[in-house]
Amino acid sequence: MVDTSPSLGRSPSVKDVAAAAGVSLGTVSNVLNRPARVSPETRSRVERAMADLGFVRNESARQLRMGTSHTLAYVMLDASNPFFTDVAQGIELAAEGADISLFLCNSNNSAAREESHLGHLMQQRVQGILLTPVDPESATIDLVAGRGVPLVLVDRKRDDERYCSVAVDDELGGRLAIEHLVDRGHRRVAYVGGPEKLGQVRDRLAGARAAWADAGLLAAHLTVLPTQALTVGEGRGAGERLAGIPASRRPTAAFCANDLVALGLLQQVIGSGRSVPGDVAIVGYDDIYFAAAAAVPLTSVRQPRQELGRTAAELVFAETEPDHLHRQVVFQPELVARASTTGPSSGPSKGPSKGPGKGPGKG
Amino acid sequence: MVDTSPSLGRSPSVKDVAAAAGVSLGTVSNVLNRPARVSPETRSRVERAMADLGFVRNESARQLRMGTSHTLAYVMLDASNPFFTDVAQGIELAAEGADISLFLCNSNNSAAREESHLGHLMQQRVQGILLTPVDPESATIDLVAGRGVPLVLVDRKRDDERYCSVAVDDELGGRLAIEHLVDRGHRRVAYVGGPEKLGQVRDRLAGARAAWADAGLLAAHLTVLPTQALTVGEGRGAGERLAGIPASRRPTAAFCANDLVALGLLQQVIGSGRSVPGDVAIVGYDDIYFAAAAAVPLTSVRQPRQELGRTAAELVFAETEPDHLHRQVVFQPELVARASTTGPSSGPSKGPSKGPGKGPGKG
DNA sequence: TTGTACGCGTTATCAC
DNA sequence: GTGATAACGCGTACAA
Repeated sequence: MVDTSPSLGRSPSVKDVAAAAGVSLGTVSNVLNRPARVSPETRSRVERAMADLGFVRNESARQLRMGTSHTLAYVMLDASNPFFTDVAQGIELAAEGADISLFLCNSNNSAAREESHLGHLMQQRVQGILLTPVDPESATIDLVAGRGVPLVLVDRKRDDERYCSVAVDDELGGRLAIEHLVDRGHRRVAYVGGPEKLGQVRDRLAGARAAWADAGLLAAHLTVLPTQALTVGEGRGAGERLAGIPASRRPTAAFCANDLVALGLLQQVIGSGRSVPGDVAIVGYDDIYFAAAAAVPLTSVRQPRQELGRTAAELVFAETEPDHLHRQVVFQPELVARASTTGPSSGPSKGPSKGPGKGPGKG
Repeated sequence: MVDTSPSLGRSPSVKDVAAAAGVSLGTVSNVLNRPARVSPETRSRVERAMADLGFVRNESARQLRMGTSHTLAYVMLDASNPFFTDVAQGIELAAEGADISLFLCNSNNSAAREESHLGHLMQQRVQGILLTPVDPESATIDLVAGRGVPLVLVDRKRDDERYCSVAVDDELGGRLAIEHLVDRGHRRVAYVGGPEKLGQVRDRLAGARAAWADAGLLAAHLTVLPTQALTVGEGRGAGERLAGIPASRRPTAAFCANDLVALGLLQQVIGSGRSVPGDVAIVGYDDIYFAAAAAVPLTSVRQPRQELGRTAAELVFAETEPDHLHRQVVFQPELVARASTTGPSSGPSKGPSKGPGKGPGKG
């Protein structure tokens, strides 16, 4: 019905084109791959035939012959987290122009799904795989790389140097968040995040603790509110637990391990009639788009998402070069201050204000 | 370095496996495709060889021989809009188990990128394509379908019946939103959205107008605040324009063409010290996850996102059957009432309240 | 149960 | 400038 081409029952091949144009198979191939070698008349006749028949190159045959594929894949941890879609954008930008198309696969936090995707991609002989793994230490990763598929870890790193990776310095991110809160006069802060098995959660906390110690503050005044996952719902729950702490020792600020948690916390605080940052100042992490767009714009530790993706793509291309040394690229995060810490009536309004006399200096 | 297998310079083929196992090529093929036909000892010997060599099936060769591919693709309009990632989830769930893997392509609202992706996918001879097009009337769509590739339009429809599609009744959605607001006593409402060339924007407005008329209200009291796009930023801008309208004829509620716009509007209203729903009640559209998680949880018109995806996948599978009739599936949306319309001090507090005596009835 | 010859669509290499 | 032919890796039919 929508068929504009003469139906052969199958899609037309170079052979069909050759027959229709009255030339040989090799000529058609030349028109496709080395147009300059073909006389203008012949070429246009061939091109005409291709258009008439609705010829489309068969990538499988091409790849089988050439041994190289024109696709790159990014196996992402969670397609519904804006952070990862921004990373994907960055990859796409780098792949564009190289006549390579990017396929996104969503493992959705499932190791099984990740493995299934990786298996399919290996069978496809994709040119390279970018991966934000469910578990950076998983043996599956070794398996894939062991087969010689160019592989780059994105937003994760492993201790060994057998892989290229791009990541962001999470410990520094934790420091930045805490330094900012200390600067704003907060002397009791909660770190909200979990589970601890996530490297990010651990590293950000480590940075936070280091900065806290550097500021000469009591370790016990940096509370940890653990969560089961980095989701909005968990953030809300943490807000309730925070509210349950006696006012005398309740943190005046919260540093959340990511923006989803921060948004949940924000919602709970505002929904229960308290104010941000008046009652609780909030710092998030990732600086996803919705952070700036929240009802109280969120202060957040920004990661260079697009650049992360772009660099990962470059690394994966470099992997194909003969004697390639794996590189671990680490980016620096940056604090973006917004109303959730700097808004009206910011700074701790009650509680044991240890005196603004200390000033914004640190350690 | 990570190479666990004896390196051949290329990835091992069935031929290599056969040699290593001391059997013939056909036997290896049988182990792969008809294991029952091979004696247990031989089979395990072959399997052993495959493991040792790190054999991975070459999907290109397989596809070339068989003519069928094991991949499905969803070309999505905007990967950073949670609505579409949820649709993708639905597709993935349907594809799972069918031993088919789903590749996501992001056209990012660019017709050129969409075309490029479609081109690559056709060359790959994917089993089917699910598409939320930049422009449903684009000729590219005809071209793809004309080549015989199973194609299903997702969240869009065309007037002709040459395609399968899944969509949601946008006119009904518009009605639901307005009926809800009229029920809550609003007699001046703004419709916020644009550009008008988007079918969704038009249809939702049409439904809104119909419901407004059915309620016996003055057409002039349903204002349209046009936007350039359905983004958070545009929503904020609309909020400013709304605030600029003299109080006597300012709408007491806004119906936004999607949740991103609604979130932007919400942010502007709250940020300027007014309250939701006290000063402005807000209804969004899509019911994305962040809608429920907003500082003032958003009333929204929910679309069955996952089901949309699931059904689209089923339709694309059905396309391969011999004499297939194209189906246009239309889902019903549903209003989810939350605090942005039902919260404390909801309902119009000022303005020409035409009397609550009219009650919540309509037309 | 196992081994062999052939074809799939494309590209590269050679002869014309 | 153009035509013929071998190869890529795998699946299948058929022969042993």
